[in-house]
Amino acid sequence: MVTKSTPKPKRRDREKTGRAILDAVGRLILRDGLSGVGINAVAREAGADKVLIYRYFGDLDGLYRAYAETGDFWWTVEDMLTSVGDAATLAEALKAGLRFHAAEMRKRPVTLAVIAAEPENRTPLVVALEEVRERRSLDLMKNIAARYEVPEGADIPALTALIAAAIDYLLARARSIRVYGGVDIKTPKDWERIFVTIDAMIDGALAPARPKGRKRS
Amino acid sequence: MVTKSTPKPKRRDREKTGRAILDAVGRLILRDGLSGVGINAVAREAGADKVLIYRYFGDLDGLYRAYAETGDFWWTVEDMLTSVGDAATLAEALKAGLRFHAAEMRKRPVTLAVIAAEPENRTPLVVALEEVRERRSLDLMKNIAARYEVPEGADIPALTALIAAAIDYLLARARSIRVYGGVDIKTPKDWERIFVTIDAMIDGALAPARPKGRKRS
DNA sequence: CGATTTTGTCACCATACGGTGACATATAGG
DNA sequence: CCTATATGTCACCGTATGGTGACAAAATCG
Repeated sequence: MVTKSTPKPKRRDREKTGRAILDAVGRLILRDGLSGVGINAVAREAGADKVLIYRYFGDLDGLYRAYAETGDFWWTVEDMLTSVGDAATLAEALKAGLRFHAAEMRKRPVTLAVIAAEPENRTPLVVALEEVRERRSLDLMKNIAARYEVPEGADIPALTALIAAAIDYLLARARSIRVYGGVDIKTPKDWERIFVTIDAMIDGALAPARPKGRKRS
Repeated sequence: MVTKSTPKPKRRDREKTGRAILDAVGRLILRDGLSGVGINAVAREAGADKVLIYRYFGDLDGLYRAYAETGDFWWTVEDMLTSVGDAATLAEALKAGLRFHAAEMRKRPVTLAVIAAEPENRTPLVVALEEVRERRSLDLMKNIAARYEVPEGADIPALTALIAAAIDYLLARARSIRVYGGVDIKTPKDWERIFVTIDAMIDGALAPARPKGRKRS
C-alpha cells in the first residue's frame, strides 16, 4: 500500500487556534520557564503548525506581546485599595497591602516564572510586566500620599520597593529551593513567620523620630 | 595554488589552555549571562578547540564545577567580621554588615550575573553558589548569637534574609534596569538613600517590645 | 454555484548546539 | 635518540532552533 496516510484534517477555526497557541505559551512558561518558550516548542505544545504562529503573531516577540495582553498577571490597584481600604494607619495599610501583594503573587505562578526569568531574558513579555509594575507603583504611591500622612523622614517608595523586591524574589526562588539564608520560604506557614519581621520592619521605617544617637566606643 | 593554508600551529601548554578556557567562562557570564555559556561559545571565546574542554573538564557541568572553584564569588565570613567587628550594638552590626554585603556584591559582577540567572538556570555553578550562601548564613548567625544579645521576638535570620534578598535581587536587576518600584537602584548614591530605610527597618525589627496596640477607626 | 480568501499541512533552508572519532605533532620520559 | 603520551586540529554526527515557500482544502463571499 502506498499509505495515503489519512492525514486527519483539522477543523479550521482561527480564533480557537489562536487561543490554543496563547494557552500553550502559558503552559510552557509554567513548565519550562520563560526560556522554554520558542516557536517550535509552542507549536508542538499547541498542536498547531508553527507557520500559523508567524501568520497570526508575526514573530516570537509578537507572540510575547500578544500573550502579555492576554493574562491577568498582576493585582489591580483597585483590588489593592479595596483590600486595604479600611486600614486606620499608614503602617497597617502597608502591612495589609504587602500581605495582599504576596498572596496575589502566589496565585500567579506564571508571573513568578516571568519574574524569575526577568534578569536574563529581556523579552517583550518581561518588559511589559515591568512597565505594569512601575505604573502600578506610582499609582499606589499617589493613593497613599492622598490618604495617609507620611511621617517625616519615612521613604515609602524605598520601603515598599525593598519589601516587594524581597517578596517577589523569594517567592520566585521558592519554586526551586526550600531555604534561603537559613529561612524556609516554601509554605504559607513559613511566610507567616516572615511577615512578623516584615511588620516590625515597617514599624521601624515609619517610626516618627529616629533619634540617630550614636554611641562612641 | 592548492593553498597549504599555513595552519599556524599553537604552542602546547595544558595549564595555559585550561586557564584560558576558565577565563572565557567568566567573560561570557559577564557579557552574555550564564545562559550564554555553552561549549561552542566557550571554545570560541577561549580560542581553543572544544574537544579540549571535554578532555579537561569532562562536560559542560564539569566546566561549571571547575569554574565554581576558581573564583572569588563571595566575601568570607572573616572579612565580614573584621569589617563589622567593632560595632557596639547588634543593630549597628547588622547595618554595617549589610552595607558591607552590598558593597562586596557590587564588586563581583559575575556573582550578580549568576544570581540573576539562578531561578531559571540550575547549573552546578548556581548550585555551588547557593551552597556557599547557605553555609555562610549559618556561620554568620552563629557568630551573631555568640556576640550580641538578641532582643526577644526579633528574628535575625528572617531579617537578614529579607534584606539580603532585596539587595541581591535589586543589584542583579540594576544591571539592566534603572528604576524598581519608582526607586532608582543604579548608582551608589541611590543606594545611600535606600540604606537609610534599611537602617530604619533594622531598628524596627530589633525594637524590644512592639506594643501591638491597634486603633480602631 | 463559482471564485477568492483563509486556514492548515508539509517540506525545506541555514544555523547553532552538544558531543565524538581520527589524525598529526609537539612534548616529555626512558 | 627513540618512543609513548598528551596536546591541538579537523571533520563529522544527530538534533534542535527560527524562519520561509509551495500547496491543498476548507470557509466565505459574490
